[in-house]
Amino acid sequence: MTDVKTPINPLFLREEELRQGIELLFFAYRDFTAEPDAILAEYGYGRAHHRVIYFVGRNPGMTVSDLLTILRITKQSLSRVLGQLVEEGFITQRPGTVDRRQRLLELTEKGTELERQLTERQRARFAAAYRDAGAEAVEGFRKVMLGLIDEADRPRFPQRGPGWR
Amino acid sequence: MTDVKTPINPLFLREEELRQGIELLFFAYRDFTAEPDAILAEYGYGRAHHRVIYFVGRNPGMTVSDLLTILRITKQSLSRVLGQLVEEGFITQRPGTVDRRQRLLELTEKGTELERQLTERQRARFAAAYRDAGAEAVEGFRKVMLGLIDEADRPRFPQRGPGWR
DNA sequence: TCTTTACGTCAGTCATGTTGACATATATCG
DNA sequence: CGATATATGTCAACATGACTGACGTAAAGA
Repeated sequence: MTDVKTPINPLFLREEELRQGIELLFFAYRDFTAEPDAILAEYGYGRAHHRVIYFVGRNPGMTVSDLLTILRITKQSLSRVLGQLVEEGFITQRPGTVDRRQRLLELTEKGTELERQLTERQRARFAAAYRDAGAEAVEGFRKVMLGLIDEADRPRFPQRGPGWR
Repeated sequence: MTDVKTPINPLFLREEELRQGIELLFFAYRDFTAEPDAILAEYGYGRAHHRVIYFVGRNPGMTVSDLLTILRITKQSLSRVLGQLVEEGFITQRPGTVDRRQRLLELTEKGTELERQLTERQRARFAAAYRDAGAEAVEGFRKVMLGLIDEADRPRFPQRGPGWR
């Protein structure tokens, strides 16, 4: 059977390929978030808290505005989540030196520890997927994912120059 | 500067690569869902409705159990969403022929139309990303994404044999 | 017949998003 | 300096979509 040349409708193939992409994204995101969600639940937190902790950990000293731009939620939504994290000692705020209206955000030691615990599982998932797929596949993954992201946010992922790999 | 051999810490590179993966997934999912969300809001629906409509459209005649397994939510959560879609004429239920306890789900014509409208934007996004990235990158994307998905669900994405491409 | 399965429903709770209005401190511009 | 804009926060009300727990019905299967 494997040798039989089946008549192929290229439009059907394309449709199938696109739908598989949609589903890959759905399933990957579903499974990618499940493990941290379980940990967060122990703290009485949710996915929103993880996002805040993640991005503050990644960009120490970032402003509230920066965070709002990344998360694309309202300041009221962020406020509740961020307020809890500050109150419970995971994040600190300090006024900006150049613009004192700003509150620069940073993880505390406790926050760093939680961030590590949460993101560890996700890093492990990526590490396994990257390892199994190989370097070339990772480059392709990166290209396609960048193409899915709104153009405005692509510069967040700088080109890897000759120093890379 | 480009020729300068900078001392590279491979552990740092790996960490950076993994974090970029995490962020690519976050941003891609954020942008991938934004457009359909806006359309859904016009109907008073949310993302949960889209997921139901999508998977029923993709697997006509699927059971409620099938859907629960895919979505990984409780039957109570699904019930509300599915109930609305049935009531408002987007989905039909008919008893299974072999097992009459089952309710086999299908899109109505109206449901098919909404599905098309919603998924169209997402297909377009993938089509553009695939086109810009090239066939080889798409294959890499597929490999990495499959590696991110729980093993149990990987068989949902059958290998493309010699008939493909 | 008894048990399990597929599906549904009622009731309550929580996390996370929204809009709208208003407040305060600081920066910036004319 | 005074007016205006910006960064941030807060209160209130509401919607969505998840959850748990309990209970119910019809059909399948041992």
